[in-house]
Formats: sequence, structure tokens, C-alpha cells
Amino acid sequence: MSDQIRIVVAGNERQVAAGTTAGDLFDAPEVIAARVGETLVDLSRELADGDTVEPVEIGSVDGRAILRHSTAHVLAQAVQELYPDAKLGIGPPVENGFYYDFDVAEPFHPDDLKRIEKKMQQIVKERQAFVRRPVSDDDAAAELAGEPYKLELIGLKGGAAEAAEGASAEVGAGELTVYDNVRRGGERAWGDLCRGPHLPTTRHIPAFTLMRVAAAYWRGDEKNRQLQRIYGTAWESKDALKAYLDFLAEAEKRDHRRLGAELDLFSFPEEIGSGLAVWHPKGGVVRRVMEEYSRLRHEAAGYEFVYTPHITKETLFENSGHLHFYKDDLYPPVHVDAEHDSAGNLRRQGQDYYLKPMNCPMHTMIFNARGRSYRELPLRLFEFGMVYRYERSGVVHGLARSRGFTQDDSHIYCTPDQLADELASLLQFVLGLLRDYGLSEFRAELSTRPEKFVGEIEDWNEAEAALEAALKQAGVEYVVNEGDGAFYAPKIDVHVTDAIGRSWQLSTLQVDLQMPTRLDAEYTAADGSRQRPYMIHRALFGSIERFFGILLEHYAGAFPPWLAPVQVVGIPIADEHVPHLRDVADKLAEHGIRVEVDTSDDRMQKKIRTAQKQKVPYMLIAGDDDVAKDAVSFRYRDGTQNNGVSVADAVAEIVDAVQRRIQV
RNA sequence: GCCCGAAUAGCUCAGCUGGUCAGAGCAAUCGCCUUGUAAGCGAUAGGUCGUCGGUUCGAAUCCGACUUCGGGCUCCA
Repeated sequence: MSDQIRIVVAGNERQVAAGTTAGDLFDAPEVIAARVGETLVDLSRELADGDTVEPVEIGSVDGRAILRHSTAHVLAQAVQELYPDAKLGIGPPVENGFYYDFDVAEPFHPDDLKRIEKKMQQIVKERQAFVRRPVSDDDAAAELAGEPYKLELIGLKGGAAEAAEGASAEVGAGELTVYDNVRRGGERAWGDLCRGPHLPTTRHIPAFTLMRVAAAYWRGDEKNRQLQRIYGTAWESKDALKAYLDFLAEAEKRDHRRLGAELDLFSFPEEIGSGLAVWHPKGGVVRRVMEEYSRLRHEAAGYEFVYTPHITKETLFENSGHLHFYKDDLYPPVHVDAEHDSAGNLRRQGQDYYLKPMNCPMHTMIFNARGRSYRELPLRLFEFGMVYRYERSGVVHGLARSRGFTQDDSHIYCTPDQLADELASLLQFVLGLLRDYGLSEFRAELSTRPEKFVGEIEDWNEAEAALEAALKQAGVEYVVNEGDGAFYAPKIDVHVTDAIGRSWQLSTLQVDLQMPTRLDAEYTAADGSRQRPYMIHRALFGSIERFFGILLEHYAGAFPPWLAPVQVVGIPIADEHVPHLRDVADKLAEHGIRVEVDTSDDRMQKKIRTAQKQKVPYMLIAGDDDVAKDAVSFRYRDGTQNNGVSVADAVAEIVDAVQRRIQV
């Protein structure tokens, strides 16, 4: 046996002494682990002949995950030092951070985080080494006898990925390993079942903070006990941590619930009920403009507008299959028409009516209202249809998840050979319209047949193929989510990325092979035979309310002029300039511009501040100089000025920006 | 639905361990004042401290239930 081995380091073949560790190869502080072949390993790992070794830097995707996982270990160690009875769940890295689940007798209080964080800082300072130690299943079981959740994971080894999201961080398919935290004197401070890899020492954690405490079901199953989950975040530098916290602060400033109140757009009166919004005039005007533009575009694309009721007999949703699948998520039924005689005996059977959770069965009733010819297809029905879903109390969340919302819902009935073309043009239409609202970054997901499905597999395959062809034709980046479709249809979901990089699921396209059959929709083909149409469900905004919320956050309340609730505010330098501004306002109003003149007795500076806080796109200021020249002075939202612009030019500039739907 | 936390004026919040604790700023209203790009001055009005019970001589403050909100989990046609 040679005492030299040959390895490939960062693409270069090298000969090194046997026993060389990955850490020996890289003399850079930002390298905290290595990749040997496909596997991430500790820097202390001894290399074998033929290994291909790459450095893993702490700021890389893998490096951050390792950092965060190691920080989760430090969290668990700190918790067990402070709460010796705490039992360990799992502690994986997640996007932007990590968590660790604990079973403790008393739930953590938010204030406990400070104590725990202090203890963690102590552990970091101690520069404890993370030391890997392979163990047999039996030894692990003996060592972890006091950790019931870990024991459960050992029992599930190999199936860990299914055991719980994140559980694969603890146990993998291969041998079990424990990571010991070893103090500089060699004393073992703590240890945890873990596949690793880890940072070399706790001191390699540059910056972390604990975020919040929450509860989570063990192994993600609501039948299981809830554990206490502590969320934290860790970064490769103090600056990176600060940048992340700044991002969170920015997201909070943009929160649509906060902006909705600040800009007087909508509210959720407690008296009306949880998850039910009312739209104030300023929010109402934005929404109206959004809807009007959408209507216009749909009309041009060959859609026909329909209206349907908000409530319907049970039978319709029974036949469509929705009642069976979603009964618990519907408002309870209204029971009507039952009659009793004076003795209390039932004289007439009553009926149950449900608030509608979906528009599609009603649209299909319109399709069925008379005999349909293949010549009418594709028939595209469109409605802003308000639906009601009794969302579980813990999930309602502003406009994003509410109990009453409006779908911009369309259902397209077509022949089988029209399907592919129809889907392709639909997807183009959807993306084009989203662009007009100011969104530009998209990706899509194709969700295929789930385990629980109805219909024939061949039909599913055909529909899935047509959806995939549409994605390819539209040239939009997409991933396939196997088994993620609805029970009756495969679907395309379009996700958008907003101004601060967050991704939102928006539009959905579904090919429904079931409902036409369930509701017995048919058309007469050219040969006189009766045929089943294909049906496409398509929502563009999904929920108008939610889409509004997303746009509000995307623009941080500073809507482009065409959408802004107040597009122009006239600000006089003194009262005597009001008549001039009123003239200007009248000229703008002639072009449909939403304009106000601030005639309050505030001083000009205060009026500017008020308009600025309301994120009005254009302030038109007028004093003596402007009046003399029949001009106004612009102040834009970014604080820049354009003084002494003739009224005609000012009107033209504003009208132009609104017509072109540009942001300013 | 589950766990934790929260609820004081339209908004943001102060009010420590139960006893002048019902307050401040902004907003609103009224008055005075106001000529160049983010807050002029003053006065007035506004809350049975989310609701209902309980403990206590006494509850915004302690306890319970409910409602609503927030953070998560589960769910999301």
C-alpha cells in the first residue's frame, strides 16, 4: 500500500500523502467544507485515492446550508443546556435560515430567545469543534435512549426523506453518524445524531440571530404532537446578515395589510367577519382600473362576459364533485323551503344552498343552456366571479388568503384538436397581460396527475402533454411537479418574481377532463355526433384581491400613474394660486385624470409631505412665477423637480404616462 | 383546526409588580398663520382599556371563555 494517493483538486490532478484531509488542501478561511465527488464532507475528512475534491465556500449555496445547519446544532446545544429536559426533533437549514424543533414541557416565550441566543454566543466563542463519529444503529439507539424523536428517525433510516421534510439532515441512507461538540481541552460538550457535514468549529459561525418561536407538528403531520420550533438565520458575514434583516424590514414596510391601512385602500372590519374585506374608495378605484383593463383585453381576445349567482343548490356542487372533496372548506349550507305542520311534522322537504366556492359549474350551466355546435368552439366564458371559501381560522392572511374573493375566472370549451393551440395562445395571453401590470419575471410549474385522481390515465397523459407543449411554445422557464395536480386536472401555474425578489404563484391553467362529463356538457360535431368538449380553467390574477395585494407590495404602494388612486395633486404656494391650479385640474380631468387640489390650510411643505406619503405620482406646484407663465412645477415621487412647465406640456406628459401605463 | 403571542382614542404607542392610570404624538375639528419642494402655532373633541364572566374592598393591570389580529404548523379546488 502506497503512502501517496492521487486526487483531483479543483480540476487539477495532484499527488498527496495518504491521510491528507480535505482541509489540508485549501488554505482559505472562507472554505468551510469540501465536496468529494457528489458528496459534501467535513474539512477533517481524510481523502482516498482517486477522489475529486472541490472547496465549498461559506457564502455559497451549499456553504450557507452547512453554516445554518451547524448554527441549528448550536441552538439545540444551548436549549438543552438551559432546558435539560428538552427533547430534540429535527434541525435542518431552510431558505434564509434554519430551525430546530424541541419537545419541552413549557412552550418557549418570545423573551426566552434572548437567553438562548446569549448561550449560543457563548458556545460560538468557545470554538467547539464539530467532530464526526460513525456509530452502529444499536450504539446510536443506546446513546440516544433519552431522545425519543431521534430514535424514531433511526428506525426510519433510509426513509428519512419521507419521514419529514428536513429529516434527511439528521439521518441519511448510509451509516449513522453523531457529531460531537468538543471543547478545546478535548472535553465533549454536547452531541447530536447528524449526517453532517459541519463547519470545523462553532467559531466559524460569523453572524446569526434567532428570529421567532412557533409550533410545528412532529413530522409535519397534524395528527402528531406539536413541537416548539425556533427559527433563526445565519450568514457568512455581519454585512450579509444585516442585508437580510434589511430585506425583511423592507418586506414589512411593503406589507399590503400595512399599506392598505396607510393608503386607505381596504380594511377587514371585525364586525363583518374574519377574512372578509371591504374596499374603500381609493382601493376601489385602483381595483376598478385593473378590472377595466383586464375586461378590455379579454374582449379583444375573444372572451364573452357572463354573470352567475353567489349561491347555489347543493346538487350542482355534488355533481361537479367539489362538495365531496371540499365540504369542510365551504361555508355551511343555508337550509331553505322546509315546511312543517302545526304538529311539527315535516310537510315539505327543504333544500341546502351553498355559497359558491368556484364558478366553473355555473359556467358549464351556461354552456348547457342550449345545444352547442362545434362551430361555436372554442367558447370562452369570462367572469369576475366572487367566491366564498370557509378557510380554516389559522390561515386567513390579509388579501392573500381570505374567505371571500373574486376570481378573474374563465372557462374555455373546445374540441380535442383545438386544445393544444388554445393552451398555447392562452399562456401567451396570460404572460402578456401580466407584463402590462408591471410584472416581468416569470417561471412556471407543470403539475401532473396526483395519487388521488378521477378519470382515465390516457386522458391525463394527453392533457399533460398539451400543457407541456404550450410551455415550450411560450418559451417560459418551467419545472414539473409530479403528482401536484388537482384531483380533476393537470395544471400550469405561473409564478412571478416581484421587485424585491419574492416569488408569488399567480395564474393557473388547468385542463379539465372531468367536469364536462360530470355535468354532461356536449356539442354536436360536424358529422352530427354528440361529443364531449374539453374544458380549460384559466384564472389570470387568481384572486383579484390577492393580485392587488401582490401589486401593492411589488410597487411598495407607489403604483404607476395609470393605477394610482390619486394621480395628481395640485399644491398652491399660497391660497391665491388655487384658482390657477383648479384650471389645470379641470384640464386634466377632461382627460380622465384623477386629480385633487390641496386647498387645506396646511403650509405648502406640509402638503408636499402629505402627498408624498400618499405616494401620489405627480405633484403640481404653483406660485406667482408659474401663474404668470401659465405653467406648473412638477415634483415627482423621487423628489426631483421640473419647474415652470407650461400647462399644456404638463397635461400632455401626465396623460401620456397614463396611456402608456409606464411607471414613473 | 392546532401551538404561542397580542388586543388601551381613527393610526402608532406609554401606562413596572391591582389603589389620581386613562395618557402622548400623528390624524380629525375650529381658530390664527401661511410665497417655492417632506411636519407653522394654539385650542377642542375623541376611549365603559376587544367582548362576556370570575377573583378582590378595589381590575386596563390577576384568572377563564369567546372574538379578532400576528407568527408558525397543517391545509389551499
